[in-house]
Amino acid sequence: MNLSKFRQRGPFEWELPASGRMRVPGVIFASQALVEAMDDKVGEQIANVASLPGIVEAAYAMPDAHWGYGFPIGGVAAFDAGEGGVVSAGGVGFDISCGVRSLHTGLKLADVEALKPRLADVLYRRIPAGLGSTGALRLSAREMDAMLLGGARWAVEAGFGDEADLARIEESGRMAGADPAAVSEQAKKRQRDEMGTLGSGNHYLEVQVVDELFDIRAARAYGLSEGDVLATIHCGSRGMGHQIGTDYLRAMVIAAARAGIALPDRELACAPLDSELGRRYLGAMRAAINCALANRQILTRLTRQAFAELFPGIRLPLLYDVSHNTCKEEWHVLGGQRRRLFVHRKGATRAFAAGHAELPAEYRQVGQPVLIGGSMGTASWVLAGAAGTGEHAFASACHGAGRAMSRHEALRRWQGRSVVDELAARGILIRSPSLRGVAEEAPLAYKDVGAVVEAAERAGLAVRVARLRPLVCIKG
DNA sequence: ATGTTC
Repeated sequence: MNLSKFRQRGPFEWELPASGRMRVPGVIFASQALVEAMDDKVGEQIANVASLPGIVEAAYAMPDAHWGYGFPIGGVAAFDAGEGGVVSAGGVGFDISCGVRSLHTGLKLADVEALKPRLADVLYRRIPAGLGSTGALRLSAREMDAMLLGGARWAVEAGFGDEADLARIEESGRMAGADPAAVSEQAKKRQRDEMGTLGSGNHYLEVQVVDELFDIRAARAYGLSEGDVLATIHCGSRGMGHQIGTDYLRAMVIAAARAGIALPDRELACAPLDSELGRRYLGAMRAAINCALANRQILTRLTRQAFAELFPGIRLPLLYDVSHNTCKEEWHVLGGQRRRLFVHRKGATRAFAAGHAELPAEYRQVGQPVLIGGSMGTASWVLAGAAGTGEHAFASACHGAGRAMSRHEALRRWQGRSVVDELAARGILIRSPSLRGVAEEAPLAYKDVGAVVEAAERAGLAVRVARLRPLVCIKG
């Protein structure tokens, strides 16, 4: 990134002052090395987002940011409905409510080390993975609507988990305001057979060990000790989210023109929050959030069954479940005023600071668990919402390592087979239906996740709690 | 991310 137009606010904060059509500045939270390595398109995209009607404070990019559809991935932007604010399908992304859920296994490294190959095989057999994969469930129209309204709560009531799971999920497992009638028949049809499936791309199920603790107090609150084994699921709303994104993007291109919104980029298509289309999109997007929460709940059940094959009687309670592709209505204080905002987080994790009323009581003293999925074969991280430093970017943090190159470039550089073999030699077992997918997800196709989370911490977005090392990865 | 181009 050419930084000549940027002003450095602090060692980990870079401001692109408002100019031209920008209504607010753009701000990137990153180290100098990370921001210099970012594509110039990230700067162009935050400038474009900053020009949208009703945006407040700034258009933000997290340290893992990279070029995306309209909005950068790793982007955060909040809008005020009372000031003509908009909602944008491209600001949420196509994989609506893609997110990360971590489960405690109660096992230690020594318990699983010798069983790793069997664990990998059992998980791979039970977890449907890959493009177009289908699950054991076939939802009727009535069940589909109940799922879209109920999210993980619907899944728990259908036998896919325990009541206790719900307290460890954002929104207590059920996003309010979902409108199944705003979801097209096509979107429902695509999802009918896909509940309880991992999908493809960067989605995975990983068995991990807590390698090192960085914040003992928060680790204790989260129930983490060195040597603990976790199971982590990274996936989203499958075909449904993608179809909703496609449907509404098309409608928003027309609606934006009709509302007289000049779009700097067609991919920023949006609708006023205070409009019929804006309300319908929010209803459909919230239904897709519930779809993703239900999907991760069903995958949790499959994961528990797989572990129980090797460890009879085992329980896998939730650590937490975060969604990192959403638009959520939240209250934030701006210039001393409490305001109701619609916060788009696209490849960005909500990161409530300590004391937030929506956090489970046992986490309230240390802040929200922020689950960071690393790239395949590299570390993942648990962070805590910005305790002590105050919230930034509407209480948001990074979501992963962030791609450092395109899938195309990764395919040119690596072969899936050798990536699998090299990771196996390091004790990391990969199981995937797609060697091509594995090549696209090669560890070096991503930024250094350690540098990303360090920048997130030093920018004040979140605090590092624990680093996790992968043992087994079921790759979609 | 994605029935990888209705």
